[in-house]
Amino acid sequence: MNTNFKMIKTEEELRKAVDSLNAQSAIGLDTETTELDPYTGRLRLIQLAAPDGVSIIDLDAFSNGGNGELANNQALLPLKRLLEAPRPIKIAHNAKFDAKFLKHNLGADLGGVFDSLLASQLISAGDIEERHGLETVATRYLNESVDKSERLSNWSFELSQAQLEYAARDAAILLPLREKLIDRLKAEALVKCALLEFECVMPVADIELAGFYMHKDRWLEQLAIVEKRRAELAEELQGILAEESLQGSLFGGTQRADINLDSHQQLTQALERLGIPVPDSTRNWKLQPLAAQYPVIATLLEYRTVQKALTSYGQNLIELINPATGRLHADFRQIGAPTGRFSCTNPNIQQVPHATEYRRCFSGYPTGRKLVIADYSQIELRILAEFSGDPGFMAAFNSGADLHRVTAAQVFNVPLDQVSKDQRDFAKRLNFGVVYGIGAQRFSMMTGLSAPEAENVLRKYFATYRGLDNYLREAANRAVHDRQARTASGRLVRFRYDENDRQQISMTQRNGKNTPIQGTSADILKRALRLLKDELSNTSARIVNIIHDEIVVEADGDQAKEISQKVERAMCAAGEEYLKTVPVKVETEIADEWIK
DNA sequence: AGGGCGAGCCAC
DNA sequence: AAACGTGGCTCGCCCT
Repeated sequence: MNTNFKMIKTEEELRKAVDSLNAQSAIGLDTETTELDPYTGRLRLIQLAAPDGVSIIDLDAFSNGGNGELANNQALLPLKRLLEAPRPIKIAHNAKFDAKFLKHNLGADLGGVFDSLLASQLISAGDIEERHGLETVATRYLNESVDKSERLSNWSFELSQAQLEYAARDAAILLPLREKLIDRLKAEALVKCALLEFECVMPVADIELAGFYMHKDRWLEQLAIVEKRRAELAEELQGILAEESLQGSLFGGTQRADINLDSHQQLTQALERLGIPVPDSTRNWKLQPLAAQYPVIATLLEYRTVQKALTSYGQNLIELINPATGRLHADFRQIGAPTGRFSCTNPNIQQVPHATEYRRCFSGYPTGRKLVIADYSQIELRILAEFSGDPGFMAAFNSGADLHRVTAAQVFNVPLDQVSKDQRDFAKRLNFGVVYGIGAQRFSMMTGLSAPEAENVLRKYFATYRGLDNYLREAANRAVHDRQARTASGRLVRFRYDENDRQQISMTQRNGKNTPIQGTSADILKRALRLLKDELSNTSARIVNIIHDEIVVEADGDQAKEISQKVERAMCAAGEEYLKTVPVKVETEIADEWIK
């Protein structure tokens, strides 16, 4: 590894450096910034590593102060072209971070990405114990230690020699690291999946830069209503549940010792004092059956709903609105789950309650901007149909019939047009349940059927869909035997279990059924993001949220119709790359607010 | 004080 | 015979 570096501070130096870098097949890329947020922080250094040394570009030398000037500085054009080109490949650890700053500051869309973080995650194959910081990954694959002590130092002013050496080393190490990671990706047959992930980096950076507009005042109004209701419910509950203190007050009455309504311990004790038979847990679905008999339980359940709304989706979200943009810029983890699904934090805008009171706070902005809301119709069940080749499932999808209705007709042995709402509802739960490897016990609890009835329905279900039964059995067995599973893109998930532990074995069986389905759904979404990037370039559209099988795009009102067609086209095309025998269906809507 | 963990509940 | 998968967030509780 060559950590020799030269500082680039003039147009001439930059041109020469870029000329030389352009001759490389791959270069290490790292940036140093004054903050973690591109809207409030400044891009200070760009380090580009080649075998003959590291070029450190000091952007303060190319700017007269303001951020906006960088993007217009003609001297940076060769650099911008280098970054955007598919070659040389840019190797970065968590490339999304650098990509956001490069886009915001230079207007450059990072092209030809190799992300050592994502590669490392893929190789770990879903082992959530393994860490993937550059330090850890470099040690794991190169036996080199990287000192990150300068990372959080101040990059705003004159830089020390130690800072520059750190900066150079971080970029230089990426070259040998990539070699090792490529070997491992090839050995594990993960190259195709890696390309899928790498091509997704820039779309995800774009989503985070775009942010999702949340109507602050509307949100606060909603919170005020909920807070008032919470106070009423809490008072009512304390009146019933609080203990009368033994100590009388000064004026003779008794004092009320309120309980903590959010403490399961105290709650259980209080309910027992009232003679209510408390189940083994105070979970909502366990308490639900008691609500009719005991009004206090009904009140408690409403309190919980309201309390949850207030704590999880309350003031905190307002505080996450970016002062520079007025929008929520959530943090998406591209490989958030072992299956390849995204996860999302600060805030998690994948879990905003479905109720319109909340969803209506999310809209296009400014006025005139619309939301295009597009989601895959029953994508996981279509994947299951494709994998299993079950004729019944395939026929339902190919005919365009209502799958749940068809299932109900077959399982309950009634003509299609005589399926009751209850029967269709059962069938729906059944269809979704099998994707997770549901058992009779859980199904009976979910539906209220007796255990024998539930078993009977499941037996009938799998007798109807023999192909499904066979496929799922085999998937479960394979997972236990191979201790791994793969998705359609080849993504690998390893399972660890103790052969003597029945629970762990059945867990592995369920994972074996679910992982290929959930993971392939994630593959398809990621492919769609890549295709969408091309479709949406040179339009007013920006992706503002992704929720596993849904993409939310914001666009100018006069382009919304055209954009929605592009979104649908890209999503279908992505699905069809993986599903060859089952049709892919995408439902799109154009709306002012995030309401379908 | 602050971290870890489980319970509970939101999304898909 | 068969305990439905993946996350994040907040709380209480327990620990150091």
